[in-house]
Amino acid sequence: MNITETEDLMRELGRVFLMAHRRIDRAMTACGASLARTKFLIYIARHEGHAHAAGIAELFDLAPRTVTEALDALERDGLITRQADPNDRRVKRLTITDEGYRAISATEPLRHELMDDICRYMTAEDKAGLIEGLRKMAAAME
Amino acid sequence: MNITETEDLMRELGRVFLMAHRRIDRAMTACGASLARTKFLIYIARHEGHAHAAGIAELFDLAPRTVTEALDALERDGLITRQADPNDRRVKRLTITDEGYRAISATEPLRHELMDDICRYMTAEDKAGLIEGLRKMAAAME
DNA sequence: GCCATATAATGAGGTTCCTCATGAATATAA
DNA sequence: TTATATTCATGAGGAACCTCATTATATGGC
Repeated sequence: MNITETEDLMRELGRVFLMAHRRIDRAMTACGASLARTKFLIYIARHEGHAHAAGIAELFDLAPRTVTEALDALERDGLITRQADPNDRRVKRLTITDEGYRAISATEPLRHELMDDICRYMTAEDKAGLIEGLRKMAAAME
Repeated sequence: MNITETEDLMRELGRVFLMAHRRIDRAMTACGASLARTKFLIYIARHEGHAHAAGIAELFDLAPRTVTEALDALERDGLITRQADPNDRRVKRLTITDEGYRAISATEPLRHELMDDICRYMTAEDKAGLIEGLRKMAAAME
């Protein structure tokens, strides 16, 4: 029935996402920076000099409070620094440290390797089909 | 290129899962019991009389500690009770209370409604294809 | 029967997310 | 120009996950 299929799909979606996320996150954490931290670092590196918390919250669809907290941890561990923005005294500018760059370069290749491994049984058409299906689900939620 | 497609797929998978999960979880929480709590309750209801923490950890692939903590919260809120098992004094038997049943019946229909809504643009073939693709990913991780 | 090993639950402590409330600074409108 | 609204970051507190260590109990090999 339709109901069962929907339920199977949702269950499978959760199961696969969680498996993949845990696998990648564990390996990366053991190697310098978790998935969550790495995505922040990459953003800050790309926006060199004018990255700020609100932009991260917006892009990754996170609550502002979540971002503040994650940045606290990154700053504590010496991967980023925060400075006051002279143009707008509400915002704090984020910059990545050498240690932060090291964390990115240590974990980036690993991340791709693991993603490729997870997708190793899939053809290009499989992937394209999957992406299309996922986009239909996303469309229903926007 | 292949690399980009893999990366797109993984990104889309995470985005869609998180969107769906948050949407369903928020609605259910507002209505009596979160997604995480409901799945525990359903398990306990189905295994009436001989549900225990290790079984939950096994089925949902969670760390035992996570289960203990979730059960603490369910017990605190009066949705379940824990009793010593006379046959094996290591285990605690779980039973669901009337309040627990109420939480399930309040949130179950809502959950299905939301899942159907999220899948509303997808045909049965779309869903089957998606499930198949997800299973290929799961297979690569087992 | 006794001991090594396995299993059940939990203590301690950490991460990544959330909501709701607050303080400070800026932008807008009357 | 003063009042109002918006935006930025964060305090307070909580949920759902994790690892590693610990205690109590069972169990299988000798």
